[in-house]
Order: sequence, then C-alpha cells, then structure tokens
Amino acid sequence: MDDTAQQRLKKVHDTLTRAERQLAGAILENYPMSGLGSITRLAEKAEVSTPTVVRMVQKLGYSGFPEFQAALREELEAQISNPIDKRDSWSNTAPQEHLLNRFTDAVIGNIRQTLAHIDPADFDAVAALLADEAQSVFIAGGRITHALSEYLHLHLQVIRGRVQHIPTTSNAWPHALLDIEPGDVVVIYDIRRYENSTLKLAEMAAARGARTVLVTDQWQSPISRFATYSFSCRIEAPSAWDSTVAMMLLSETLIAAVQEAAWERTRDRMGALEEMFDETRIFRKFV
Amino acid sequence: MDDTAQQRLKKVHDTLTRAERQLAGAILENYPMSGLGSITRLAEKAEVSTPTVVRMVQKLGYSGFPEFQAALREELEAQISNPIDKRDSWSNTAPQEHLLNRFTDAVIGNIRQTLAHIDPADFDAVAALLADEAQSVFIAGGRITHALSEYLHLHLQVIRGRVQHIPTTSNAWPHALLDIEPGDVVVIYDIRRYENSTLKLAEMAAARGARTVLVTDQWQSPISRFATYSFSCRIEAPSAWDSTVAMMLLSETLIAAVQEAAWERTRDRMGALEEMFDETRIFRKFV
DNA sequence: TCGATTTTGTAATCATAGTTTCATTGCCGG
DNA sequence: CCGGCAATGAAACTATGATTACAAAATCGA
Repeated sequence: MDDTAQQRLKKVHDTLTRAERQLAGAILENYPMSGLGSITRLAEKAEVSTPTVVRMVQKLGYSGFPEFQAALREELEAQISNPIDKRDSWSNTAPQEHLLNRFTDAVIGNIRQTLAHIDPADFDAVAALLADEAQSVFIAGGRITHALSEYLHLHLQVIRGRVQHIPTTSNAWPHALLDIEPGDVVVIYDIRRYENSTLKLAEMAAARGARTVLVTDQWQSPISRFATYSFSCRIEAPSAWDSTVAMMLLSETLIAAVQEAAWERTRDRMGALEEMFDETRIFRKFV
Repeated sequence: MDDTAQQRLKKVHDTLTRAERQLAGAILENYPMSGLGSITRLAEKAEVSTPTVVRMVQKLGYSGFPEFQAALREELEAQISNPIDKRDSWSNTAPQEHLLNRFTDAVIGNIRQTLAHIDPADFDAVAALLADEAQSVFIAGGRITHALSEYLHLHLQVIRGRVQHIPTTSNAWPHALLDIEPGDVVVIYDIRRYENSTLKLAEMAAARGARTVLVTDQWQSPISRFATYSFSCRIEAPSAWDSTVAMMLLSETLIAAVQEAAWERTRDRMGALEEMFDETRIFRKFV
C-alpha cells in the first residue's frame, strides 16, 4: 500500500465515519495544500477535532499526522520537479547503475540547479560588459579551473581585442595587474579549495577599480565579497573530484552571448583568423 | 516588501553571513520544498543550527519561522493553481527564448545523443587501459580541445604516474613521440576543423604501436581510422562555436571511472598531494 | 599578534503541535 | 424508554518545534 494520499482517501471513503468524511472532503478540496499546515488548522478548516484527524490518517495507513504530511510533501515534490531529469537512463545500452548513467544524472542535476540560480539580468550585464571593447578583460583561473579560464580566453580573443589570461598558479600574475585600469573587467574562476593567490588577485584587482566577475561553486569562494557579479555553479559528482561541466556550460553560453552582441566585429576577426590558418596550413583543407 | 521568499533571498544575499548563505543555498536547492518541513530538518539539511535559521528568516523580513513557512505555502499554492507558467525551461527567471535556455537545451540534447552512442564496453575498456600503470599515457588536444586535454591530464596525473601531455599546436610534440613505446596509450581530442598536426601525430603514434583513444565530434575526425577506441560526441550549439560540454562530461566520467578502478593508488597520491599543498600554502586553510 | 566585534552553535526555555484518555453524545435495537 | 455501542470532541498530556540567552569560535582591524 504505497498509493498517494489522495488515492488512499478515495479507497477508504466508504468506511469512513461522518466527521472523517467531512475531513476527507476538506483535504481533497484543495489537495494537497490544506494538509501542509498544522493539524490544528486542518481540523479547524474541516470543522472537526484534532483527534479525528489523527484517527483518520491512521486509517489511511500512516503512523501519525507527521508521516501523513511528509507523504504529502513527497508527492508534491514529485509533481513539481522537472520531468526532464526523470529520464531513467542516458545510455540505454548500459545498466542504470553504470557510472556513465550515474555521472550524467549528477551532471544534469548540476546544470539544472546552476541555471535556476543564475540571474538572467546579471548574465546579460556580464555579456554586455565582455562585449564592450572600451575596457580590457582579464581572465584568471586556479589549478582545476585553469582549463576553463583558458577556454574562455581562447574564444574571447577571437571576438575582441584586449583580452588577457592570468594564470594564478604561476608567479607571473602580479605583472598582469600593472595593466589593470579602473573599469576593466576581471573574470575569475574559483572553486574549492579556494586558492590564496586567487583571492589576493581579486582583492588587488578590486583595489585598482576593476569590476570582477566571479564564477564559483555552490559554496561560494571568499572572493564573492569583492565581486561585482557572481555566478555559483553546482559541481557535485559521484567522483573524488568535482564536475566543472556546469561552469563550462555557463562559459560557453557567455561566449555565445558576447559573440551575438558583437557579431559584426566577431565575423571580421574570424575571417582574418581563417586566412591566417590557411596560410599556416594548420588545418586540413576540406570541410 | 512583499516579494517571494526566493526574491528576498537573492536580494539580501550579499548581506548574509557564511552560515546563512549556506542555508540560503540549501533552501534554494530545491525550492520551496525544503522549507516546508520543520525548522530542525531544514537546519540539518543545511548543516547549520536552528537559531541560524530563525535569524535568517528574520533578516528576510518574517517575524519567525512559521510566518516564513506560511509564505512558502502560499507561493506554492499560487504556483500550483497557475498551470500557465508550468516550467519547462531551465532558468525559470528568464524567458524560454533567452539564450540561457536555448543553449542549455542544445547542450542537454548533445549529452543525450552522445551518451546514446557510447558503447559502455568501450568505455570500460578505455577506463581500464588508463588505470593500468603498465603502459604510459599520452594526451593530446588541438586548438579548441587543448583545454580538455589539459584537464584530463591534470586529473590523470593525480591518479597515476607516466602521464604526459602533448600540446599539438606547439612544435615540441615530435619529441614526445620518442618516448612512445608499443602498447602505450595515446588519448587524442580532435574536433572540426581537424588539425593536420594532430592527424600526423596519430599516424605516427599508431606506427609506433601505440593504442589510440580518440575523442571526436559527430562527424568523426580522420584519425578514427587509426584509433583503437573512438568516442564521438555531439558538439552543436546555437553559437558561432561548437560546444565541448559533452566531451567534458565524457572526460570527467572517464576520470571518475579510472579513479574508481585505481582507488588505492589514487588515495595515496591524493594524500601526498594534499601534504604538498599544505606545505606550499597554495590553498586557504579552511574548508 | 592581540583585543574587539561579529558570527555561530549549545543549551535552556517557551510555545505549539500531536497524541491519548475518557466522558459525552447520538444512534440503534430491543 | 432504556441499555449498549460507536463516534466524537474536550482536555490532559507528551513530544517536538521554535525561540532566546549566552558562551565559544571565528574573523577583523590595528
């Protein structure tokens, strides 16, 4: 017997007494919200006594009111949660419990959570900031996030000039600070364990009047206090390491937005880049 | 001030303390369900004390926890009775056609397609290959995929020895070939436009008897003809560039699988690494 | 590094929710 | 009209939830 409370109510409806039927009616009236308050309020609303409520939920098979309420919450959660991640398995050739499926499940969850937390206005503002060639852009990453910062840098370079990459793990980064001017934009990736040098960099950049865009994890790098804009991405995964997929997604989406905002310029620069590639014969000549 | 609790949370986010932010994160994590239980359970889930919960909801402008909870219930009721804004978008604060939602849609599609095409047996075989310290591992990436190859290299380095990164865009890579011995594993990332130097590298590695693992796009790099194992990932996105999120996901899953297969060794190496970090004070001392 | 200040959790307290007991009520068959 | 039984709610009780007071810990500024 693990039906929903609603089903249980209907099933036992005939065996209920007068006051209990009255109560059942009140619950079903706006199901399941009315059941989420206190037992007292439910009793008041149904115009029965609280013991009646207890007796009835026990008839339904719950040990008591709290258990009944927990069941309601679970149902509601299932009803609300996004059907997109309800997919039973991603790789249908692999069993459900294969790492491929488990890991992907986690990552999709991360993506969903991350997107839910991003303020579109912030996102648009940052995209506009990065598209504007009036100020320079500096990009910094830590040990793990270096790959991401490099990736962002690589693409932004095509879209605009005045983009510089600062690898915080090297000791060359103080030099880069020299070039930072008030109004410039510093994009920093920082996830646990948060690096001291990165924090220092953010601090100094802020002191120089730069605007900081922070991409961090759900526990928030200490840098967030200096940051003009801050995006927190979920990074949990069934692994000894964190997953940066959500951050990668955010980065790519940002790149796409910036590119869209500065399409004229991007097209020209891409064209020039192509020509150079042709001359250097880095790429194959077909497709 | 009669915003939703969610809006209030975001609004005061900057003025919150560490524990409070942690709590806010837990509430937002599956909003609003997590707030509907008892204050104790919410505190437990957020790993803070109950007084912290009380203090924060008061900061939000509610007289106490019950009032906060009542507000949540009201919101939920309003949301449920309004089937109009049934959320099938990722960022529910952004319109469906916002780039954030469009891009994410595309990426999820990519992930789905990619996973559907991966042979779990191949995946397991490659994981086993990478976990086995009997042979050396070489990792190479192209212009765009360099970030990915670096990422894989960084993690594999912690799990095992004899891992080398070959940046194919430099002209130093022929030297790396000298070290390749029959049976060694070469992991190559190659997406369009496929680079000549990468192809050459694959060719020569094959000639030296190496086993090649190729991570490529859905159109398949010409390298696939030499590859022992080949994974093709979908990389389409509403952007002038491709999305490498699916490849990132595959890489991270591989890392997790390898780490699981070689957990004893990984744990030791991670421990040693931690010690070195402690000594060099790269990271902050807390969490 | 040290004192001041803020933040945070522990423990005590208070309030309310949930349960149980039991007397009252109403209903039915005699 | 009366005994017997089920149904119900009042009230007492218990458990848990929420709040407060305070002390420990962390952080900050000098």
